[in-house]
Amino acid sequence: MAVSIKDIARIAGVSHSTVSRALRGSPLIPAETTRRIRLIAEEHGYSASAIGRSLVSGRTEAIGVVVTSISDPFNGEVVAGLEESANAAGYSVILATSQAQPEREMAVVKSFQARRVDGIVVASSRVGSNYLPMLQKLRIPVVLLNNQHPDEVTHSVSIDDARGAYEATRYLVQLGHSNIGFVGDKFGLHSDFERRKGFLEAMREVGRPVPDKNTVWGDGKVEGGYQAARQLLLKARPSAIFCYNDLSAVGALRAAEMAGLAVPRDLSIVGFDDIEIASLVHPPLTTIRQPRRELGIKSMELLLKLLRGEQAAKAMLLPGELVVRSSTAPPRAYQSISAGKNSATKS
Amino acid sequence: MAVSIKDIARIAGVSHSTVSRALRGSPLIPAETTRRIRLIAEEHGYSASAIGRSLVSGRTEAIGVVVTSISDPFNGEVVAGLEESANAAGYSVILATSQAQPEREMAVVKSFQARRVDGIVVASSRVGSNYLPMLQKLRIPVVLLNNQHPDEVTHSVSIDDARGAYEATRYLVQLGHSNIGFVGDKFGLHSDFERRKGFLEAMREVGRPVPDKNTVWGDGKVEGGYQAARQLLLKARPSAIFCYNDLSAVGALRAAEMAGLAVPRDLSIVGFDDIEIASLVHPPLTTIRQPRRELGIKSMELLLKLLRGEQAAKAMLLPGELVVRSSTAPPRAYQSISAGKNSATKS
DNA sequence: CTGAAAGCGCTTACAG
DNA sequence: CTGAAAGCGCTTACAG
Repeated sequence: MAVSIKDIARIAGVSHSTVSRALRGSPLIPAETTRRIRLIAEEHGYSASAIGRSLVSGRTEAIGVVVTSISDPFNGEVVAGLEESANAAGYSVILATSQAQPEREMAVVKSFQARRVDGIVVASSRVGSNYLPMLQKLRIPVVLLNNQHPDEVTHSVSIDDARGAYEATRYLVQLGHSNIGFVGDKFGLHSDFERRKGFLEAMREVGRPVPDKNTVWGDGKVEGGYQAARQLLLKARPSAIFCYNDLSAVGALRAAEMAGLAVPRDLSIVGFDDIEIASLVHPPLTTIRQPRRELGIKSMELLLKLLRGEQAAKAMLLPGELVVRSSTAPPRAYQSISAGKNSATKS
Repeated sequence: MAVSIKDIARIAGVSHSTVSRALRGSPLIPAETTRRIRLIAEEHGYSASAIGRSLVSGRTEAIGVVVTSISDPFNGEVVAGLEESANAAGYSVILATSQAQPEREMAVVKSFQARRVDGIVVASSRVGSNYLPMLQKLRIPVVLLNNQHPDEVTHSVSIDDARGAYEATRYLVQLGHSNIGFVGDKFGLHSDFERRKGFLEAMREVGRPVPDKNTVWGDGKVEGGYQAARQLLLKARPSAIFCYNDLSAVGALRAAEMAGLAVPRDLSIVGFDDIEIASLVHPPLTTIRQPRRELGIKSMELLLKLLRGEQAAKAMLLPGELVVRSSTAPPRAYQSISAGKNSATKS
């Protein structure tokens, strides 16, 4: 075992109480004694055990963080924000993965509980407030980040999905589009619902209720987006598609290519998230940027507030930002409409 | 504070020793008593404190993991592999960030030490074995992943940089290239050195020693790669460029575009890593794939072996894999050489 | 100023 | 089978 406070006490010829005080800088101990003890501790590579300290303080200075997957670059940025502000406040981050499985999420939270973390952040929770009663018994504050099972009980920080989708749709409408398709995410739960809501609302506002055949669901990944967009192109022939996320949008891009449609000339495509690849695909995607790092930072700050016993907002919604790139343009529809008129004239 | 073993003991009307035994499934306790105690514990939401247990066991079942940055997608995959195998073995991962700063890396390792983690993995270490003496005193096993300060003391798992670079270069040579440029990474330390070594070796083997003007350094990112490649194109006019990593290669791609060179017709470009964007840029990059997740898995497996007190290889080198996409082709050099001859004839 | 004592939540050898 | 005791590494109120 590592060198303990007792070892230092023996070497310094004092009691371990005195060592503890000296190391913590207690004003009770004269400067000279403190100096001497610290020197000895240093020499012997002493490092105070957080375990021992935790046992008496009742705090671990550790925060448990659950994400669905770490290899997902979206989460990488979120975790970076979480780690950054936890670290700045002197907390360590214990990171675990839920694989988007509610049971694993529960298991992970239980292990955090056993480790007596001071607080927990769950990103993209699939469980939501179901385990709250359990945690409330232990008084472990929890913050849900982009929660997929919203409620009014837990503290949460989320992207404003509905507003982002609304703005993306408004932008398409302003470009002149009216027949717009929606590629959702069948696993997207709450965020799928909210983004669709924002989309539908924007369309309703301009008197363009969306027919059923204009909404279709992928899986939030490229392949599912491709399949969904393909269907959409066959059935609804939209001049623009608003996609649940960038990965779906990349799939839609491929579907357009396969169908011989040029983006944005023949078809406009908008994504959501602004992950790295959004700006790297061809053409670069117009999308709604999620402030990923900020989501992490704000969540951790909220949690730290709770740990300090301060009052904090129950739910915090961060706005996304429309990033216009090259996958969107006015529709050719005008031309085909006028072409239509011409032919109407002719007939 | 949370409900403790004593609380359960009081409620069950037994000593806390008996509760501990029942909970741990000691054969000393009769089945009925065990059942009853467990039921009570369950009812009261009891969760054994890992802190208390650690204090007596001397183990925390926690592994400290240091990466330079979590938002870097390369590390995301590595951490995913680390977390996956740690978790499978019942260990938690404490994650921290070095920001590629040696001092921060040291600080992080010290905090891990204070937390008494059972082992440590440091990815892309900037410190290397310098803190080993300190850790050896504490007997905390350390595994360095893609270490940037190699030595023979520590256990390590790394990509075989030299071999990957060698193979990438051989591939270009086989395509017919002979004037090949190298875009290095001035911060790349060991891996820059090794990749350049593999590159030079492959060139030497085919009797094409590389003139100084053919090697130039970026910063491992897009911007630096762009600047470096621009210089290279001006001074050495190579028909192919082997880049330190994919980000540099993306920069080189831009430099080619700015110079009016078509890739791969006028210029072949090869990257290293195979991060996501490698396949998404235009044209998709030929590159050497690093088995990122596997680097994480192997590192953690090595560490777990050490924790079990088993013998393990000091240094493990994982091979990369050449992934041929569309940024490479035979050189036009043949043609320009003949063009050169023509003009020579003219003059 | 300093030490002995108690206690945080556990585990386990020891005694019965 | 079961409990009292000791101890893991700390902190801190208490007594001197």
